[in-house]
Amino acid sequence: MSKKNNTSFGEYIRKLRIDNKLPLRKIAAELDIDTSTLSKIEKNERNASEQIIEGLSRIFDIDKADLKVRYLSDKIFYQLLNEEDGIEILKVAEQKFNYLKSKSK
Amino acid sequence: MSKKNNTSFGEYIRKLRIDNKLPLRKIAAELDIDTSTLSKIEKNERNASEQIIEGLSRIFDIDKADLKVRYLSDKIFYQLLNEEDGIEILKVAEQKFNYLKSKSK
DNA sequence: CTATTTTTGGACAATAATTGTCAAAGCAAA
DNA sequence: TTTGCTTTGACAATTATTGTCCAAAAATAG
Repeated sequence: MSKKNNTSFGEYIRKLRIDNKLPLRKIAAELDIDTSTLSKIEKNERNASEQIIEGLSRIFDIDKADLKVRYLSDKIFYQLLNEEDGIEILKVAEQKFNYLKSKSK
Repeated sequence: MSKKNNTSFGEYIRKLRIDNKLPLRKIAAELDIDTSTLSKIEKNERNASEQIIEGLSRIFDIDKADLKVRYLSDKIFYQLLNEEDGIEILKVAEQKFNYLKSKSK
């Protein structure tokens, strides 16, 4: 297993922030958003916009694409959490991508 | 390859309807929705509610769970269509489900 | 302990997205 | 053309999301 994916997006960026000993206030200011909004993002109660993901990747010097994968996979996970066939739904969606790829070649 | 997943949800139910030689009007009436709404659903321009999926599965006598998988996988597919890392996002989401399963055991 | 700082949660209006509905227009067959 | 089917755009009503502020709770420092 390569990367930890057992933490939510919010938990992940909160850990980054805590590890760097920075208060919400500072990061929020950098991102030009309200402290409470960032608090909610860290608790997965609000969406993170493209801009915010961009900003976070800059602030913590992490790959933006990776962060986005984290964010979106998390979002989709929660979206399907209460569905009976979550995993199958994901697999079928993946098939659609693969079909698309095979076509476009 | 077991099932065709190269058609969208809309295309799928439209095909069902056409094959059964039924007009939108009739199905829409059965589902208690406007004809134009059903037309849009068939063109993937409107969401299908739980009720509608339920109704469609009844009308065409197909498994409701299957239809729902079709619908939701399609939705997620479109949601990620313009993302660079669509497939990886799906895989990470899947990992989250698997992690969840391993935990709950 | 008190004082200070950080974090949280609720409230709110503003904005955006979705829904249900209707009517007009397009299309195709007879 | 007339008829029936389908598509499209429009619209208000509803619902969801956003940005913002504030006060209270929680954590931390002194």
